[in-house]
Amino acid sequence: MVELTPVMKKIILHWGEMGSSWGINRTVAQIYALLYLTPDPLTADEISACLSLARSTVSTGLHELHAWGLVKVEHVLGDRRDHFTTMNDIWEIFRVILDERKRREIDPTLEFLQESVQEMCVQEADQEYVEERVNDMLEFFQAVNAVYEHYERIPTERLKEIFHTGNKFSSILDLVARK
Amino acid sequence: MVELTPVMKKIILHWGEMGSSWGINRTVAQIYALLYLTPDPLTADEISACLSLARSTVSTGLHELHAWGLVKVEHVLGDRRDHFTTMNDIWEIFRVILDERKRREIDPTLEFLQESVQEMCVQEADQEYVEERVNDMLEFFQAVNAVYEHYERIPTERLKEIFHTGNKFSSILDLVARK
DNA sequence: CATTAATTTCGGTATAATCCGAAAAAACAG
DNA sequence: CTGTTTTTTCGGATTATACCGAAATTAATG
Repeated sequence: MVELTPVMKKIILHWGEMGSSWGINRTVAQIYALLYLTPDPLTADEISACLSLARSTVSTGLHELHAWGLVKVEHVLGDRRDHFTTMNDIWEIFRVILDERKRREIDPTLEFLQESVQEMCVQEADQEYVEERVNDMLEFFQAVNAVYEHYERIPTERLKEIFHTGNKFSSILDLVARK
Repeated sequence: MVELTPVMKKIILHWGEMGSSWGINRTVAQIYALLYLTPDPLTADEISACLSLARSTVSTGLHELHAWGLVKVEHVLGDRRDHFTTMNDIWEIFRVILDERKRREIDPTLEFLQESVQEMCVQEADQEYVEERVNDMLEFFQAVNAVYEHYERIPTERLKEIFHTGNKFSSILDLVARK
């Protein structure tokens, strides 16, 4: 049985709260936190006991995490239960979360705005002002999208390096920031 | 009375949906979208009629938007009602939203992780593994925080320039990305 | 194939968020 | 001060979401 230290408990709870504001449901986030903090793979039953969650809730949660690519299933010889682990590199984790958020929030809006602009061109019924505002929005989302696509190409290891070797990234941003 | 074109309706609805996934409630986001698309200031009653929302819901929504600094109140001579407008620069808008999200999601977590690390040093009860994971998290959030603070200092106008003048920002990121 | 273990599905309940509308409060005019 | 317009507050209804637990399904063992 897995015993949680007070710090672990606090982190799991905090992570749960944060999760909800990131669009991940509380229990899923808690399951994730537990796996993140535990070196050895856990079975669904262990998770269930540890977090006082219904067995079925854990099952659904693990399923969701799996779909996100955030957990791996492992097997132990002589044990037919599934054992779950997670990537323990937090940079990778947030890359996955960012990806998902982009897919759900940026991409559809970008598509939608493009359609809207098209539609306005055809119909002519809309005021000039609206057209301007919508074009602004489209431009903005395209910019965000472009930044994301560039960030996406930087390997995680490289990102870490950039931050650790002094403030290379910071100084580059400074350079850009200054006129 | 304000008449909504089909495109405007669609945008307001879409914006409402997006809003919820950004942690802004649907109606508040809709009110915002309406103001964004409308050149002239609107009264709460007009908004209420336009979006088929209860007058009180509009009042609360406007209050919230005001707290975020996203709407301005204007007055018309001989009319004692409040008239509401919004900044119409979408870059500024998202700066405000990002600020808020950071304040609610990054800052508390950063603080929490710092406390956790402290606590673990004192108690010694936690496993080495947990300590490592928490340190990783802290490091990551510090990095995110640093990036944000640098971005924050770049004036909006400068940001726009960077994107519009070719792909200056992109090429800088490319530079960083390459070994 | 039958039995047991493990997992998933699903309907219902609890909880929380959203929104409404009546009533109170505030602001203004005469 | 009284009556009218505008805004806000607040309790409750509605809706959506999260979670549980029983039952069904799937997988493995002998």
